[in-house]
Amino acid sequence: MPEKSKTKRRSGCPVSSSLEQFGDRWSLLIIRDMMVRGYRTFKEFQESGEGISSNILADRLKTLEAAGILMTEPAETDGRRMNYRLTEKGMDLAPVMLELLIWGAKHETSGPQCVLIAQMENCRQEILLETRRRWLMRDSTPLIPKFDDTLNLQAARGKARRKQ
Amino acid sequence: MPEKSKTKRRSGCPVSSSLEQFGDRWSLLIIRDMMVRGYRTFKEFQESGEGISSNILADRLKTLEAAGILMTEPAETDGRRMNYRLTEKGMDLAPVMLELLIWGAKHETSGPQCVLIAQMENCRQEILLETRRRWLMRDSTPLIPKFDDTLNLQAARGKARRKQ
DNA sequence: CATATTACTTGTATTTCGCAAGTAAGAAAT
DNA sequence: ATTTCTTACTTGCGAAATACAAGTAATATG
Repeated sequence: MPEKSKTKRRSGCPVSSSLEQFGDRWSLLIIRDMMVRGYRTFKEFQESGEGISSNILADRLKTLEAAGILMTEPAETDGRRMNYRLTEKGMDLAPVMLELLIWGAKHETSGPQCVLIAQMENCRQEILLETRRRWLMRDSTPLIPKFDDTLNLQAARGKARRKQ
Repeated sequence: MPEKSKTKRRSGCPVSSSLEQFGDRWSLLIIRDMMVRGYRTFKEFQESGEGISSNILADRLKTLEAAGILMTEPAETDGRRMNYRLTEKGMDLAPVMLELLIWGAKHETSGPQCVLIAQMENCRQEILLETRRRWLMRDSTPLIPKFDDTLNLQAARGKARRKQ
């Protein structure tokens, strides 16, 4: 099992300490799954299409929990199931995630979604508000589904407006 | 030397493809050094206080160049020296970097700078404009110096206003 | 010309990762 | 009630990436 050695690298810079908490190849993908796809269980993360192995997934979930970015709660409907949920601190990563999404969509032409996502640049606030609303209400409808599916931003906007 | 195997993980998601390009422990720190500290040479990156080893640094610089995020130009003043410079694509990471900085400053109380950086939240556009200005003019004055030094945002704002 | 500096490369030990398989606890099916 | 399935992991091992130390080639400096 990978220990939490991590070869201390505290430079004191906020960017550096941010990256110490989620700056590996998997953490941000897990956070994306929770934030924009509404995933909550181990199995969903495993099947998210990125191909993370179960030992690494388990380790990252533990690390992110220790960092206070997510928390666990056993599902009341099913005793085996654990629900993972972002904390406030984790949700504060929404702007980072959105900018990553926008950058990726702008510089990769990997699919029709990218055009749509690029348009997100013009409604950042709206999207962030909607993301937060879903988190608060434990609404796990994906904002952006797995892939190739359609964005449901139209629905999102409707809901957000109604809420305000 | 580490080959560019990277175990292909193309999920098609823009976040995922973004992370494939700079989602390791070092790349974003190098980009930070270029973007906000004005570093341009191998040696400066090496001495940035994070403790990156030279083989990894060389590899990351090569990878980031291959990804079109930065470019190299031999310094005309000194034949040994290589200057690394962000491309447009690399500069487009400025919003990501800024959000990372804001998040880190908000959730780590690692120094007096954090208070100041947290205030950046209120002038995102201004900072992004100033960062871009410096890039365009090849002005390598650090926006945020190494650490413990003072922010020079006041100066930055002055210049930005004058420029407009 | 001797020494220093810069940008690397090379070699090796250590760490982390990916993959396959296994396990424990709870749920569902017969 | 007992077998089977599902979920969330853990274990072991080979492969890959990383850190650390040292070395090198091309300039530059004294």
